[in-house]
Amino acid sequence: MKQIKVKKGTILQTVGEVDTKVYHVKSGLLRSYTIDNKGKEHIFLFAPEGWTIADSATSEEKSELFIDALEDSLVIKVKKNIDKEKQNIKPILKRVLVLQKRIIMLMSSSAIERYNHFVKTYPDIIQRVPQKMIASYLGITPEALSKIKNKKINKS
Amino acid sequence: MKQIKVKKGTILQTVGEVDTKVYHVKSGLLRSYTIDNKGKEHIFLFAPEGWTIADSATSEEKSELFIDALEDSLVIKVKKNIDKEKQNIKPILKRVLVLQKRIIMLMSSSAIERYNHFVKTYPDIIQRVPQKMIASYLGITPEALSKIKNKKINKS
DNA sequence: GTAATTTCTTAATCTAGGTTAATCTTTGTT
DNA sequence: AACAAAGATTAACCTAGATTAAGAAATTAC
Repeated sequence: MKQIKVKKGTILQTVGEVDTKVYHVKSGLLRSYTIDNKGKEHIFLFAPEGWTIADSATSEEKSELFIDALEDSLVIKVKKNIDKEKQNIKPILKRVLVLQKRIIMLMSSSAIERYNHFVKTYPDIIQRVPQKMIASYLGITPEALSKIKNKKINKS
Repeated sequence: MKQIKVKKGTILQTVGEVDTKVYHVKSGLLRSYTIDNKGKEHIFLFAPEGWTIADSATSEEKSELFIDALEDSLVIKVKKNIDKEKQNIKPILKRVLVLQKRIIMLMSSSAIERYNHFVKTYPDIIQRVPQKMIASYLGITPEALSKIKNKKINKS
């Protein structure tokens, strides 16, 4: 468990790795993402200050996600601790809840609704990452996001 | 922690409940689902024998999911145990991994791809629930699923 | 400070999947 | 067996968002 400095653009984890770590962000911004078989990138999670980011694979399984730094960051690298040891379950359950909400969102809401929800939930992240990454997180193309934002402006 | 018998159709949990339980399925089949603001039902998870099903809300939060029985079932009702107590983390981590895969699927794959993946991953469930529930799990309409299945047959 | 690269926007066209509605099939009930 | 109710299929039409492409704006690099 050690604190490390990472420069913007540094890749901390790639797909296929085993014995992946958990990263707790002290400052800066990390993200996790996949690249599908069509070569398209899909952002799974943004992790700003105070957040924890990791692939959910157990220590023996291969990771499915890349993790990299979107800003110069200070992160604590934690070894995965699968054993019954007194691990804190609360943050894990919180993560499950976030994923649960995300799935429900993806299944039941339109792109506009998902965008509005994102803006409300993570207002700071909007300022810090390019639009195309927001689009990637929402599961739409940058072009579609551009269209949506325009409609919003004209409506109000 | 007690074993209970539930008849097909029994609702074990509704949206908005607090202090929800965890259900471990000994036999039969449960599911969790939401109803969105347009009145549409979205299946979140199927839980056949050996699976565990629950809302991810902590004991103080309101649940976001309904849980009911799709078949006569035998389930063990477990109290949620948020405290540091020696709770087994492995099944929770496994659930996180399933959710992670589901999100990646929803973002990067077409309905046909998601259907094929579902068939491969849960072949037994296909036989046990109506098509419209598979569609609901996949995030598409029953009509679209019907179309997809037809294309598959004609191709082979 | 200018070139080079990346990002954002706009517009035209295309397509997967949604909607509606009618018909057919299966399952359940008395 | 006969009816009712629930589920599945088909077809015509519609729409949200994808794709392609080209230009404008913003960042980054030298």
